[in-house]
Amino acid sequence: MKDIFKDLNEEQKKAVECTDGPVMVIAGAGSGKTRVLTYRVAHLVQKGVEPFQILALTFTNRAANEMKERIISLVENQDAKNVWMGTFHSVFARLLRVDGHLLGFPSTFTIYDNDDSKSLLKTIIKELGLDIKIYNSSYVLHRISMAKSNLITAPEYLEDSELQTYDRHSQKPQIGQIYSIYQNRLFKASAMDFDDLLFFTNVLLRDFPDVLLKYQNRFRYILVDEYQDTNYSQYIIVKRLAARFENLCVVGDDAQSIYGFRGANIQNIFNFKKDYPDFQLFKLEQNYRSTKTIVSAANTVIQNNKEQIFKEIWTDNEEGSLISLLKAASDTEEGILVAHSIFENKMNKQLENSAFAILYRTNAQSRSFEESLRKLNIPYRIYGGLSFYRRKEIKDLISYFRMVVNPSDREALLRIINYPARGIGDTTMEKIEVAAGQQDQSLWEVMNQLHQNSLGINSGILHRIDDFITKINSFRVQLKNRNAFELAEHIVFSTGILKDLQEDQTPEGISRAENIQELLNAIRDFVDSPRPANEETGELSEDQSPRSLDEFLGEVSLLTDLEPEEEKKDKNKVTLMTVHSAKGLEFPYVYVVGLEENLFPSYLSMNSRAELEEERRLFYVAITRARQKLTLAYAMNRYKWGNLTMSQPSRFVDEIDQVCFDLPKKVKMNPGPAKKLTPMDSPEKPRPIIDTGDYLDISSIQIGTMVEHQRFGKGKVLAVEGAGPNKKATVHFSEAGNKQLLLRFAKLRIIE
DNA sequence: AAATAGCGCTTTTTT
DNA sequence: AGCGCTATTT
Repeated sequence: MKDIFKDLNEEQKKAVECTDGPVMVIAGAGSGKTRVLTYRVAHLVQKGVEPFQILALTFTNRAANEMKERIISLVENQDAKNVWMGTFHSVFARLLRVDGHLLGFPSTFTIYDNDDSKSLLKTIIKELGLDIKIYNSSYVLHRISMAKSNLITAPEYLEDSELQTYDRHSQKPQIGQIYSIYQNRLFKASAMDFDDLLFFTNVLLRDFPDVLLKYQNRFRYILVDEYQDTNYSQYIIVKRLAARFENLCVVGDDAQSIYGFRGANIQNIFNFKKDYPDFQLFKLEQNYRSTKTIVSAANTVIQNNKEQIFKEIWTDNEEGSLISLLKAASDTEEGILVAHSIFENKMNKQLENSAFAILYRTNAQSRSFEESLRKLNIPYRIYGGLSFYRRKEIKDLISYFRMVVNPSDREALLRIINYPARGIGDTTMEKIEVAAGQQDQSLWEVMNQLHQNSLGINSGILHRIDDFITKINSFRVQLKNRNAFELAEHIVFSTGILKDLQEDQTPEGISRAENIQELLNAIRDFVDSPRPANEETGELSEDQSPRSLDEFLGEVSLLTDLEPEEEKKDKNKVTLMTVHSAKGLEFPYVYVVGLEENLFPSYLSMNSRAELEEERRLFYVAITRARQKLTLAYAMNRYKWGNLTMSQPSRFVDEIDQVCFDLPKKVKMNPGPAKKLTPMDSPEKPRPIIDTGDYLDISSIQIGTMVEHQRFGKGKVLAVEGAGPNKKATVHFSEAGNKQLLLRFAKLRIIE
């Protein structure tokens, strides 16, 4: 057996050894927090605790994967992979798939992401006749999310005078009603949003004592990472699960709490003392990551916050180089200064690109750095922005998968009912929506009953709806006899999604087709990988059947990112990301940029001390990412929403002790003239309108007529339907494929 | 039905 | 500036 204690300092060792009873570890930045967590799990396994009796909850999938890998390499025991490790959401989604039927949810329930939630909210808001601009769907979702995170149901929301007063005050008194309808619709669609996963776990554990007991007995040892970022709902889940054995270890750092804006509650750290008076507290105060200069700068900054648990971070590391401050005239120049600095350091010190990170407050800031890095031929990778699974083409394909698994899924249905275009438009779907609302049924159910009640939809469209239903049902049949990859590939081809994307030969279009391919690759990997441990026993699955599409969907709906094959090969790139996404990471050279008042700290966080302190913690997180060298940058002028605005250096820069800084050398650099239009770029000439007057006489069209369209070129009429001004034709164009055209508008020419 | 032109709004983000 | 949604055009 490996002696795991030799890698730990005294305090870390104590935190690892103290396995029984409630434990809180307050771990400063760079103090080996992850190390303690992983070694603690390893120690438990070495002591003989069954891996499936250990539950380790993290905040991100990345953290979970990282920890899992480390533990497996640490414990020379393959059973270690049976430790229940994952995000709150993924672990409890799994639990709800097993026991959610007690609450009326099928095991195949769909998980709605924020886009799905917002689109559902939007229809509800419209149905209520409310102004979509006043009832902004993001805002409404945020309010509902806050309520759910605090375990407030819709009826409770409607009765809570404080919430009602608040909503009336902000001119949105109907949020409670929206919440109520929203919840109803989710249930009808057999769907849960992200907050529901935690909310309904709480309901399950509260109302079904035998279920609670089952999981209390299973999870004898519970560990929670990033405890400062948990919300009330998560706190209660943990409290319930740990109530029987109280072998609970939470690890966190109040100084790194940066998710208050979405409901994280630092109070959970203080509540710990009340809930478990006999708890053991360990403080990790030695920083192993950064130089003395960086640690001392971070300490002086965070001292400006009033609300914090006292601790003193120190380090044995060398003094290190001083902090540089780059003052730029403009955002463009800021990009140039940073890129040149990276180039210089890279050359002088022979460093890898991956040694550098540029951290900013908002995603929109990345552009000037991208441009300058590109000019110097320095490869970089931007994190954040739209993640893989939120891209349109991916969501479209996954919506087909979702329909196969759960046809009640309203949002999935609406996405794909007319994609690729099959001539079922908004008007038709509105009729179906109205009927569904009246009959309290899902859209799918209404569509399946159109033979009895056509809702005034004409026969051509009814036929196409039938085709759609038949298609989805044929996929459903194959769920059990084809593996996930085979079925997914079949769906991609038989729906014509790939064909549709391949018609678009713009760079964006090509990249979309590649993304579909990338998703198929991921599904192939999924099929080739073994099943996880059995939910009930924790033992490895004996089920040797191929992994199916519903299994894939169950795993994928909580993932945000997929690393494309090429990224896996070439990791030697400069990292560009927001400070938020940099939490938990470290880099030898870190550039924290855009340090201006109203940007960092953000103008939206200037109203209260609490918000400003969160910004300061964010800055604290930013500077403590650096191992060796920290560089700060700001611009005197910056383009904000299209116009140039002057700015002042951030107060956070002043909060760092002057002695930590490099001599402020004045760097002069010409950012170069902005790109001007050259005579060659003169605006495109307006296209002459071709009007031969020889357009199609609507009455003369019939199946087989050859026609020409201004944009689509030559084509053959396949079908005609409707009458008078609403007459429509389906035309097959040799270049553009099948199109439905309203003849009143489409300027077709007969080309017999 | 499908394409396009114009209007308005802009944090942070993971699940 | 840049994206998403609505209104308008074809």
